[in-house]
Amino acid sequence: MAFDDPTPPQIGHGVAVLVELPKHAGLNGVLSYRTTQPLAAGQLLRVPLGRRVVCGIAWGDDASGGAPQQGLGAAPTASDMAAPVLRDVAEALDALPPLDAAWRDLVTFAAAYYQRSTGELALSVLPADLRELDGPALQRRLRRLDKRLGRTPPSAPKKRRGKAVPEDEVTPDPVPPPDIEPPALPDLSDEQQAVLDALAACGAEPVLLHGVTGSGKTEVYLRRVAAALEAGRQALLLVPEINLTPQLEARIRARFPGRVTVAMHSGLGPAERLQNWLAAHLGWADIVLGTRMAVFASMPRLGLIVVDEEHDPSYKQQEGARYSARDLAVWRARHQGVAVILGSATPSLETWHNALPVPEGNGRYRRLAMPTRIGAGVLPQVRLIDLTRLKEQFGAKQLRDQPFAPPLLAALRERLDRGEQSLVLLNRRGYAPVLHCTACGWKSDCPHCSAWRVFHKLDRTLRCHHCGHAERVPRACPSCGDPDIQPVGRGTERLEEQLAAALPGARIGRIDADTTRAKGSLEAQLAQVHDGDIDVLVGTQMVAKGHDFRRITLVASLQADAALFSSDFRAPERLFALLMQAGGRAGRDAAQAARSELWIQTWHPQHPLYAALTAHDYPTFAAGQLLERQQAGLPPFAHLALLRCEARTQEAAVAFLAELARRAAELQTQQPAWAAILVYPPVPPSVQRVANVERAQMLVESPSRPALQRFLAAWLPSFQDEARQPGTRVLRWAVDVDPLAI
DNA sequence: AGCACGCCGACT
DNA sequence: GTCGGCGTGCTC
Repeated sequence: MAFDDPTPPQIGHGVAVLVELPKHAGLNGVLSYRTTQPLAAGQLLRVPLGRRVVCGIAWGDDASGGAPQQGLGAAPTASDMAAPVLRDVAEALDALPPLDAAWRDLVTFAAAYYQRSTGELALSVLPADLRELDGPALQRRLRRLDKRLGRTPPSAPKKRRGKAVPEDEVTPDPVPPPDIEPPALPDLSDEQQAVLDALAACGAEPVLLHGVTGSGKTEVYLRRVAAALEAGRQALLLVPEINLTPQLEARIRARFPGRVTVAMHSGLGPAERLQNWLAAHLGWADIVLGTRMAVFASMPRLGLIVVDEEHDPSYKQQEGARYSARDLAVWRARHQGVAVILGSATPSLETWHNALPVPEGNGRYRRLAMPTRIGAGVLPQVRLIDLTRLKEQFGAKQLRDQPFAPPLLAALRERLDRGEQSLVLLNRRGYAPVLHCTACGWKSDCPHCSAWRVFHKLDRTLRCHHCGHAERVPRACPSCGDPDIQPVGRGTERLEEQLAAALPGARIGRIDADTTRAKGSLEAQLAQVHDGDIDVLVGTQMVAKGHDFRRITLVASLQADAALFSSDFRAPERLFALLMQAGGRAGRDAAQAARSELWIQTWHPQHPLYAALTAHDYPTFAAGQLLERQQAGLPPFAHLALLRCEARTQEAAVAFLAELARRAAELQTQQPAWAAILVYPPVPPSVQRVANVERAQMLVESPSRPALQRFLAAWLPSFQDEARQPGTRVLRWAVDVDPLAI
């Protein structure tokens, strides 16, 4: 510290400790404590904080030489001179090895990149139970884990509790190779073999594995996992959704008997979550399979990261620290010098751009392609139905009452007659998105949000999908009393009803967020489909992901067009991925592949997206999109950050962001390197009010990622307490770096 | 973020 | 007379 005030000499020495404090506490979550024994960086601790004792992480020696660290920019005051004495570390959880340097670097980077405090981020990615345990409780959990994994015979004394070792010399013992008969391996296609040869040769360079649905990407992953395990390393596999982990987990366990595989996702209970985390951290787990949170798993022997379906938006955390697990996976792999495979049939444009060679792309990743479906399966034939012609032919009313083109209906009937299954996609749940009074024009708006309440016919409710507000459907218009209130538009419930009317005798099923609310009900309903109890399945996009429906030979998408003209610049990319993925559901049985079809009803059949889809030509689609992005100054050619603000009034939210913008302009005049950064005026988001909270947002765009990073780091911290000043009626504000949607 | 302290309304 | 609303303020 700059003042040479005589701090009273202290026994022991200071240690910097990470605690769970948010950034607006002004301390980046680092506090100083006193300790009598040296503590390795990464060591888990219990430390007193206010009236509580909380979990902390030793973060190196105290840089300030024992004096408490002050908040950023805090002026020296009399209380500085008083130099409060540091409090003692309550306990070191030394039954656990410290979190290693690679892990600490990862959370340090992630916190800085996504503009959160290091303490908040580091602690929030540890299992909740771990943050609450003291030494004895931890010992009990460790014994339970020992028993579960059969690591030690019950009678044998443990010999793992070493004295604190200098942490970077900690090298956990690889698990002895399993002495269990390995299962027979499936034969590899030439394509798979070629990709595996290339992967074996390309070391730690990030790889995009661009493989169509059914080309056998998973087998490639498993071979690389096997290679990592044989080298004594751990493998980390990321998947987008919890739904997809049980299938893959079973396949991995069968493939690697004797190896330890653990799952990490939000569906696990707190106890199991801790056990699995401990198993990974101690190096006992060989394979970690999880959703985005698993990118932060502590893995001392990490040797491979796989990000399956890397384009999937679920990899972006949408609250708190808004990190991209895919991007962090690439950073982590690069930082640790391990291989990372990003797999997708429809890569994100960012990844695709990184994988294209210069000059089309930037050549940062190696691109490996698997364009062929295994077992001679061909991709489904794409059929476009021109709704404009249909309307001319049949009239608007007919179209509304029975929303299937006659040829599509005939195709559905044909499947029915042959005992095959069909999947109809509609990305809107409920019966109708809005109710409308024909007499006075009233619509079913939500009293708390700027959105319509959706009509759910089955439980006779009007429900707001934003705030959850639900009411019984009124018999008459609440505004004028007229009994003639009509559903407008169509959701999955209505589609189910219309299909039942159009296909008498067909067994119609529906899967969406409403039918799968109960735990395990998705699995049960999928099983029904697999067992052939359903002829036509209606669903939202949740059914398009990852599930194999071997007997489905027709997939239809009824209302895809919205994405073509959406203000969300990623909408076309998502639509293309969804339709490719949905089409991939069909015809995975070679015998049926020949007659499997993907039907799309559209008002714009000439749109280039559909042309590329018809040709199953992702590269052409991507090239077109990249050109548009470049012309519009959008990612991956520009880098974005989105500032969001919530307040009681729209004026307050906008005023707060405007003040931020004013300070940004000041900063930009001081620093020429930031002149190219654009700070757009604050605007309301598409849904401006949710649960009576007004929201505003402001876009920041920069041609250079490092410049954006430095700019945000200089700009935002000066605002940490702006929102708390009296008169600023701001509830919350936050920045979203690399937002998915603007 | 927690979790305090701190001043003003309807209950045992 | 207390329980409890959430408005400021601090945490080494």
